[in-house]
Amino acid sequence: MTAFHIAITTGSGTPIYRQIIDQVRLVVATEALPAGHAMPSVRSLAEQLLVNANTVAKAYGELVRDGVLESHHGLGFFVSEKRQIYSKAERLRRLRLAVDAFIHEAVFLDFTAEEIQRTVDEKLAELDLEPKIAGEKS
Amino acid sequence: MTAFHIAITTGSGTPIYRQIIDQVRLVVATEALPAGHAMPSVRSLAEQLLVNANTVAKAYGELVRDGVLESHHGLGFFVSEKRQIYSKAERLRRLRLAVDAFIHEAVFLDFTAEEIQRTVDEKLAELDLEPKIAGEKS
Amino acid sequence: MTAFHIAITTGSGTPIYRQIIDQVRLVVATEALPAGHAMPSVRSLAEQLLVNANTVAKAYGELVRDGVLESHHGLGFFVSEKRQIYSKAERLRRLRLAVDAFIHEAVFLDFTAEEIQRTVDEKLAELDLEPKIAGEKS
Amino acid sequence: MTAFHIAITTGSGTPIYRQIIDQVRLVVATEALPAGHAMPSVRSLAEQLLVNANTVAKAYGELVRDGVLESHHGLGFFVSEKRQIYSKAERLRRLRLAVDAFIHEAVFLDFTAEEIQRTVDEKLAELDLEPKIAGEKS
DNA sequence: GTGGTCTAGACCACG
DNA sequence: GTGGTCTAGACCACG
Repeated sequence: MTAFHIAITTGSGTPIYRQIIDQVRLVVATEALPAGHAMPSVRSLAEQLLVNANTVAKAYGELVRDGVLESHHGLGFFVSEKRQIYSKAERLRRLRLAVDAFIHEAVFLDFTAEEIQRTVDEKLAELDLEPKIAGEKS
Repeated sequence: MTAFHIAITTGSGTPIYRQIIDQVRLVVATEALPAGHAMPSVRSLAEQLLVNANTVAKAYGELVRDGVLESHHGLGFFVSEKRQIYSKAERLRRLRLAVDAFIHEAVFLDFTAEEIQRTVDEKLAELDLEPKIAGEKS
Repeated sequence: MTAFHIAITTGSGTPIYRQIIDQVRLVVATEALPAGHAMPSVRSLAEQLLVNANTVAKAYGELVRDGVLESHHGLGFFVSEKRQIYSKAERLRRLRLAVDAFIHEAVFLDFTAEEIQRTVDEKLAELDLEPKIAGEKS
Repeated sequence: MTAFHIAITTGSGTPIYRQIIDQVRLVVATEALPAGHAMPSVRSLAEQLLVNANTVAKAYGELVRDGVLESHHGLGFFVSEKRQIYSKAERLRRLRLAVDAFIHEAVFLDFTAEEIQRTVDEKLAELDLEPKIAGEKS
């Protein structure tokens, strides 16, 4: 309940509320928090992260709009039933925005196409998104 | 003059000058353009791409500010001798942050590992250009 | 360009930012503002409505997330290409939330089922959502 | 005792006490329950609905605060003689605001007039209850 | 000039 | 206690 390990980096260019959103999504997904699980209150998370409560509220609010959390007035925020709220076209649009931003940054950092592909493959393997089919070599 | 193969897509949402920057960076990163190599002149590249010369100048200018190119008055633009603003470690750190953000968004959008890889490959193919520069006049 | 007639009522229970959202949606739809049409800047609309700029920014931000507007940094907000970003299931979920809230209020006001239905029918006729098929009587 | 037909749906997201309130209001609004008419006792309604007596007490309490019911110590709850907090004009004004908000949201979600009407009808049918109260013991 | 983020703090509603 | 809204004002990035 108390262990909500979110680390905020200031001055990284990534807004604090985005970092909160990303890490809450990740915690909910990887820790497999069940639907209905209580989130830390806005004020308590703000205290823990040493940021303003408005910033946490903004992050939670976007997580609600994305269908990750739901808010119950007077009670707090809770993990919501997993559901995909966007249309296929919208999901593709967002995937393209994300890949554009990523490739942009990678190219800016002077990585080659091969290096970029390898990094993506490694990250995917690390997340074990597609479990290996038994019988495939290593 | 025609040998610098940059593919411009209009109406894709990405500004033309950004497309030029990305593709110059990519070709420089892949060593197809070694340090000290001359770039096509602003006017010739603009003619080739059928865009305004100011657009190319803006792209070159930003590449100069980023340390990728150097401008030599009366001679033109050249691949910078001493570019490499970030240390290897810093580049890797930022690449990992970028790939994390991208993969998390893609997974959040319910795309599979195969779909993610395909999208990356397509984006890279779209940016890619012929790796050799032939007969560039100083 | 200057004529953006949005009326804010304070103390009505409806938050200001929601009133802005609803009225911008309405103006965009009924005035048929074309994609790419410029919106009043955050600061100018805030001045006009005598509200804080943050409140307008919040409203515009949600309109962006709903696909109604898009923001171009340094330039302002613009009407975006009309598109439906939500999945069928999500659209239904939102319709049910909306009908629940509406019926709730109507029942609270002691209107009967017949009165409620009549009001809905009148409003739909007023908007002329489904244009009459030629040959139907009046 | 069993004659007060209220349909409770669990797991619909709407709290039970709210469902009770809405349905009592509806039956009062449709004149099926005239002013001065006795309500089922808290305990009997709780038994009938298979819910906790506190839940019914909470619903009745709110209806008293809203001027719909009156509590007479030792006798029970009765439909209020002089309810009608809002003037006719005020009720209509608020109904119009509510229907506007609802229709705008539904249209924004790309539903047709038929779909909107059907949803309203379904919701009303879901709330509806048998219009007569038979043999209620004081 | 434009939007974007964040803070500090007030005040409200729900319970 | 909980979340929700709003203000005033600072500071940043894009152009």
